[in-house]
Formats: sequence, structure tokens, C-alpha cells
Amino acid sequence: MINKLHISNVMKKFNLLTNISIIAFDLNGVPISASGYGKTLYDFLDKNTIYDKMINNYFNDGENIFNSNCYNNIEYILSPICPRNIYRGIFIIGPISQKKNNCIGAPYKPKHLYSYILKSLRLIFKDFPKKHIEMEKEKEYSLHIKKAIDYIDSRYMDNIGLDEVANYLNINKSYFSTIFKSETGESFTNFLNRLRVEKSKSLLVNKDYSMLDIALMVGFSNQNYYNIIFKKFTSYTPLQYRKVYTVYN
DNA sequence: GAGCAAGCGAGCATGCGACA
DNA sequence: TGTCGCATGCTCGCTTGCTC
Repeated sequence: MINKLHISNVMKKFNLLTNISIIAFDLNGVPISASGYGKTLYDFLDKNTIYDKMINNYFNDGENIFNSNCYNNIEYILSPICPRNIYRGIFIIGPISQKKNNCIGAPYKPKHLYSYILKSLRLIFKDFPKKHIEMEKEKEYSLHIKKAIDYIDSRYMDNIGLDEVANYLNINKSYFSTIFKSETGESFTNFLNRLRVEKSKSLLVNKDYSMLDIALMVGFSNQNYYNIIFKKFTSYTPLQYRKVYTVYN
């Protein structure tokens, strides 16, 4: 099982250090996480070049550097998330270019630096404080918060609020607000919205529902607000997210 | 149909004191 | 230590209206 938090943190650090965008996919082509100037990263990947072709070439020839079909001198590097097991998923690093003034403003990286780029990614991955990750994984919630999360997970599609969950737990709402934030690290509303956004992702990519339908299905009262919240958590509008996924299927 | 910006009001987050 | 009630500032949810 891939630890998404670990991957996400590694990618953020890699992007900070190198200024190169990076995206992670599982082996079904489903995006796990992205870091960098995300919109550009998605825009310049295209169906014929990137995911399927990269995977095939990597399996067949061990080739891990790919040119963009859309733009000259724009390249991507493929790297397995786990070097010993490509079935854990892949990183796609880029766009990068060997021309300083390229058409899309991709970072300039001469080819002889590619191996260093990959090495630095491996080093970050290796050095990232695993203790922190384990602590996150093993974090236990109090009974109140466990019950609250169960309740939210079963009722997120309804118009639930802080009041309702506090009543369900038979505790004061201000007290619930306090302990919820102290244990989960985010406010009740934030948690609920994030859950709704996560649930909506599968509806966006697997079904042909309209944005309004999906917004209503996961508990948002209108499409506009759904757009705002979706973009807040993913950096993409729901439509962009659907397009991205469609590209890889 | 989808995205975006602005404005407004509701209600959330928070701090504090009190109580068991 | 755990819980509750209250007050208050301000964040966020939502609507409206517009463009593409």
C-alpha cells in the first residue's frame, strides 16, 4: 500500500529544491498527488505521449525519458516510486527543457543533470523522516472523534453541521469544535468539505454526471460553491480534474 | 453548462470562567 | 481533567449576476 502522505511530502520537498513539477500515479494511471505548477503540468501532458506510452516503453525498453508530442524540446522523466517494484506506481518529473528560452517556460535542465535529478528525488525519499509518517499512521482518536468521523462519513451527502454532530455525541458544540480541531488538526467544516471533495472525485472520473449533479450528490447545496471548495483542496476545478483523469484512461 | 468575483449574513472558532 | 455555557470577532457558505 502506497503511503500517500509520504509521497506528497517528498514531492513538495523535491519541487521546492529543484523547481521542477512532479506528479505521482498509481499503476492504473490514477493521479495520487502533484506538486509544482500543477495546471501547466497537466496541460502539457497528452494522452499519446505520456502515461500509456511511458509505461510501455519503460517496461519494454527501460526507457525513462520522454518527449512531449505537443511541444518541441519539452521532456519528462519517469521514475518508479519504489525502485524495486514499479507496481507501486510512478513519478513523472517535468516538464523540463534543454533550451533556456522554451515556449512554455519549463525549467532549463541540461541532459547531464537528469541523473542528479533522479538521485535527489531518491535521496529525499530515503531521508524523509519516517518516524513522522509512522506517528501519523498510528494516531488514535478519542471515542468522541471516532464516532464523529463515522457519523460524518455516513452522512456527508446530507446537510449536516457542527450542531448536528455535537447533538449526536451528546456534547456541547463548542467543546466538540475544540476537541475535533485538536485531534484532527482541521476544523469540522474543513474536514467535511475535504471528505465531500474526495467522494466527488470518483463520481467525476467514473460517471458522466454533470457538475451540478455531483455537487448535490456529495452534499453541496450548489455547483458554484462546490467549484470553490474543490479548487481549494485540489488546485483544479472539477472539470479540469475530470479532463485530467480522462486523459489517462 | 461551467467558471468566477463580490457581497452579505449565518454560524463557526476560540477564549474564558465555572463546575464536578 | 473533562465538560459546559457564553460572548465575540471573523471566516466561510451561499447567492447573485455576469461572462465564456
